[in-house]
Amino acid sequence: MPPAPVGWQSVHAEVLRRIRSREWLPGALIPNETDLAAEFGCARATVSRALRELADAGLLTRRRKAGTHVALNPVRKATLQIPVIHEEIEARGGTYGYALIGRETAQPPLQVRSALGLAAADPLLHLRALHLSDGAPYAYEDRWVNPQAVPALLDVDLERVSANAWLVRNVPYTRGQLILSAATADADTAEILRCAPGDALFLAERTTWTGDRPITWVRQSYPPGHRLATEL
Amino acid sequence: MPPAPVGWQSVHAEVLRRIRSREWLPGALIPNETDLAAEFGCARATVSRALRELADAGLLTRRRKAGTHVALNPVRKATLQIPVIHEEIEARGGTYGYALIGRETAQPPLQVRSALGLAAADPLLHLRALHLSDGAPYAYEDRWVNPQAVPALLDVDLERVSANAWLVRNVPYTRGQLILSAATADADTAEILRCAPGDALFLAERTTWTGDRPITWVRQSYPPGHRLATEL
DNA sequence: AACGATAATATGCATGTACATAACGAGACT
DNA sequence: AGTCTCGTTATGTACATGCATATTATCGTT
Repeated sequence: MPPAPVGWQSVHAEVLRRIRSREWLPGALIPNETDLAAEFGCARATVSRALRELADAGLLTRRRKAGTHVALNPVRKATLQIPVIHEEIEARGGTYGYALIGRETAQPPLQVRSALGLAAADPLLHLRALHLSDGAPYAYEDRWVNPQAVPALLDVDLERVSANAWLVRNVPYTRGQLILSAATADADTAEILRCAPGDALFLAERTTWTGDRPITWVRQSYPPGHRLATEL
Repeated sequence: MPPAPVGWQSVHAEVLRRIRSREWLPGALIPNETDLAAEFGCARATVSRALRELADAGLLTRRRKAGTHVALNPVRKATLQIPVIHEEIEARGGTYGYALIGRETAQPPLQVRSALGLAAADPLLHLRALHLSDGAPYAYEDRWVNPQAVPALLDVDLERVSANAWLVRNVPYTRGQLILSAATADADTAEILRCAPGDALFLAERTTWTGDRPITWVRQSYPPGHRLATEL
């Protein structure tokens, strides 16, 4: 019987085990790729692949010539899934609904202007909408769109298609920022979300650009009880 | 002059450009690795590396034999940095402070028991602490530790070292969960964080295991104004 | 002692070849 | 028609080799 095949995944697993078991302490220099390849009986490229994955995950730090070290602070990186709300709701087994609350062209507040990096007070398209799950409010969306970057959006029937869904499908972005925070519900928002004024809302604010052209700023407010979960 | 070298990064960039420019539409099948390698004048492995990165980022979906498709919904993945609070504060230029508020052994509430997957009502070590930035409350930490998994923690002087820092350095975990949410401050928490009762707090709840042994459950509450930001 | 050129070294990347594996699809058989 | 098998095909992985590049260590000169 030939020896069990050594894949990069098995090297990955073994190195991970040594880190977790503290066989290799945080900060320690681990053997170089050539030596590990010899130890595991595989090619250097295989070891390299495994170590690269671990470095990407933040458990190792690698520098040319300096070698590979176990990360001092197991940099905890969590990858959040940021789904389109439509899919988020259906993934939970709910029926998605959508209602446009307001649509106007107006001057954005300072917060939006600065987030988008717009100096002049150009008017933007202001959209307010409600996402529903099984008829119940799921998230309130307050959005400002730069019509110069997305002129086609002006012709879309936003009563039927959410700006969210349309933008995701039709406007690629090259850069984006996400800010998560919490805030209390004001009277308007509380009424829309059918919660009490003063309730704690979970906020997700996204800003997106293509190149250096700002596309949209959006704040989604989730009623009390909403949770954003991820594995570490 | 020799032709410009074709690295996986340049292939990555060009494929990304074709996706963003909608030259390759969402859902479309893109040429196979061999053809792309011929087009770009590089080895198949180089194309493969580039496409793998894009698939990891969620922009492509790849299946053996079926080929590589542009993702229908550009799955937006955000990688959050979950720093140790100590470093988070110092990264902002603040001076870190820490105060232990309470330490006891007690039966955990149902929420903690179920999060940790503990059936029996074994007593856990209950720690409450405050993280400070320049003397001001930064985050309130409510933690339950399974002493069976971490007996050594009982001998640590938790007045001086935060359980957070000690655990990160001394107890590796194999699995963890992070839940972000919002809640209003109750009277106790408000007093500790020096905010008003009813203010919206940003909550981060973490649960960690080694193997199937639960280690700790912790909820960190951040006062109003706290933001968790990430690039997309 | 301070500084600068140079050699040594570990990772990073590209290539060609080979084989493994998953999945689609055509054709055979019931 | 249904379904089962098997060949085809595209991705996934492994390996040996070679060169590139960043960084450190060393040795020399001033």
